[in-house]
Amino acid sequence: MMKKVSLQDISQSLNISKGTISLVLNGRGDEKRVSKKTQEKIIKFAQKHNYKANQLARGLSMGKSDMIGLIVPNISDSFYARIARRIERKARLHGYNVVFSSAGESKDRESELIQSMLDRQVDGLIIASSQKNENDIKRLKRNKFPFVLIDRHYPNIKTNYVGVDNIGGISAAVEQLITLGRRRIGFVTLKPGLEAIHERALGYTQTMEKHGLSIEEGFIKELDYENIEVEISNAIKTMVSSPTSIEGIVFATHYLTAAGLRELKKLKIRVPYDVAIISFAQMSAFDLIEPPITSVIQPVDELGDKAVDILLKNLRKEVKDYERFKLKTELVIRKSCGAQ
Amino acid sequence: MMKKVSLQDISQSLNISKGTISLVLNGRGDEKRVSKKTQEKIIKFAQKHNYKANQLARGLSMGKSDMIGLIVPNISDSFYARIARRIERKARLHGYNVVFSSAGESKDRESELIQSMLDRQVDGLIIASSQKNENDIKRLKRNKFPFVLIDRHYPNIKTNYVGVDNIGGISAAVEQLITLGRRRIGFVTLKPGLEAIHERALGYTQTMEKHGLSIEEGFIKELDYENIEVEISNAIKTMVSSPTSIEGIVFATHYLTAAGLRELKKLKIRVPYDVAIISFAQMSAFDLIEPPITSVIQPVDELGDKAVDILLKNLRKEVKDYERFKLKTELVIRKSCGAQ
DNA sequence: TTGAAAGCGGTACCAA
DNA sequence: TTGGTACCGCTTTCAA
Repeated sequence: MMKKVSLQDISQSLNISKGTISLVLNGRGDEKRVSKKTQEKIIKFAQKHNYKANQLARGLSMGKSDMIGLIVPNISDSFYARIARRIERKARLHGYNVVFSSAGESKDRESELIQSMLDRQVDGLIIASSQKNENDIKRLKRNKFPFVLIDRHYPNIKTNYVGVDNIGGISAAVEQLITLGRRRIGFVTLKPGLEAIHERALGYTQTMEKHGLSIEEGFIKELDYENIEVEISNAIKTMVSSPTSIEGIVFATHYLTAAGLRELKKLKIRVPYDVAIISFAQMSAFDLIEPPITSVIQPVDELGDKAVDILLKNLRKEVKDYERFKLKTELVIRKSCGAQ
Repeated sequence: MMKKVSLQDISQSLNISKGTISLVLNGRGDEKRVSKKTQEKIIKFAQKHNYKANQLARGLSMGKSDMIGLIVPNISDSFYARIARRIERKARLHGYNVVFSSAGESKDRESELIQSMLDRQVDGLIIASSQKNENDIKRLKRNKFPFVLIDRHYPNIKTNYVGVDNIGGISAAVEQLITLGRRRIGFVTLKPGLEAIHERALGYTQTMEKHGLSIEEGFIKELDYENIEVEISNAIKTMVSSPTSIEGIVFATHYLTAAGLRELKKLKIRVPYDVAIISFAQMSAFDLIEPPITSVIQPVDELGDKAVDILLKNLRKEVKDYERFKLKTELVIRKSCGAQ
């Protein structure tokens, strides 16, 4: 790479001190009463030689990097990818670049990544945590490091957080099935561990109870995230056959829905005639599936925006406390739930 | 944020010079013949106080940041998201963090982002370019800055590049339709501009010609990327009705497929009975759609890996010239093409 | 075997 | 209005 011009270089060529040049190039020339003509000279020279400040040096000197770190379980999951897109866009508008990493569901990986980003001197973090990493989150908080949790959070640690209304979302799904006459409604979800999953389970049980519907043995299936493809088969099979004989299923995540539907098709179960289904969270082709999938849509853009908003406020030290948001979801009704 | 310990701090507390401490903490203590006991003292102290080097300072001093920049049109597109995932993973294994940005299809945005990353002193770049930004690419090349183009490339500029075999991929798709007896085969694609799109068009025309099939008026539809949802309607309508009366359609991208299929369903065209379809590139739920979509799969993981491999080689200056790869695609046959 | 100092490329403060 | 200098935190070279 061609050697870049530095302040030093300009200083020598022009016989002007680095300090003045720095001021002018940062637009503080007038404010600091640098004469018009030196300003001009500097700016002309800088443009001609295409001077660009070294952000590493700048960061070191100013004690900030203008970078924010984004850690998610998996950037290739459309949910996080869409959030990432939004976060990056908004961050850039405010002069920040974002460095990202996927941590899987591993506490250790997540911990390493956080440390790696701190070493890089990111000014703030946005994290969709594995929720097994209480230590780091507490440490960040204790050190007053600016960060906001998204999607996944630690209910017992008071931190900034932006997520969605899981209970409300699932409730709407269950209600919809009930409205359409289903009473034996099942819930396919993940093994406990994530707060969001816990809340979705609550949404299911509360709504069933509210309508006086009993949750029988076999109505709830908790699968292992690492082993969904295998476990789904048995889960669906037992649900649809007697004595469970489910009439409707709510899936707790989009990928559970996809896996479940694959199995239902394999078993030649007719959706929604035999079993109606609704998905919490969506995939881009859900409207093209036969039948089109009713799903609870999460406000992804809003989530990303809000996270950045909060982080920026923290970076500007405009806050004393923490903020928590549970964004409203929306139920998009399509044929899979038995509507129409 | 709690004040972090610096080399300075350790130096004062221990009465050992920063230099030696730096050596030891970088594992070069033995090599540089630092006595066992000072090494121990340093390491113990560092661990106890949780010393972590400031990577900004380190980068400034060493003239490298251990960061690589990734620029794609849209990180929320599953294709790029999956590549990003892979790139980040592999980069991290080699000690690099990655900062990413979405440039849309805008030359100016892309140009800004490249500059922003260069200012940040990234050690290398991986770019899926808008292909309207010849200037920057040439400049990077002229300056011997390490970078590799992915997916999109400039055929007239000799640079590192990893893409897929577009011609072969589309050919396989067209051949498949021909094998299944379709002769009036159409091609729905984007307006020219991207090399990959050009190649896919070539794949289509060449294969049709090879089999002596004429490409009649209306067989090829070129849509505007910004306006697909609107234009697709007319495109599909005219294709399926006389005189065009298409029997099969190859879509040049996954989102064109999704849009096209939506329209076909709306028109109640039966796929594959009335019209068989094949998609170049895939979406995660393509197997769940009715009918399941035959598609040309791109080797996303391999693409990401290869890009990082090449970049790393360049970062280590192990290369004089440039490398180009066209990775093989795979045709996954499902019902939408009329098979079975 | 260890220390001292220069340098990386900026910013900011104090004098002049 | 401008210059000089210290400093950010690390690496590296040269002496001791």
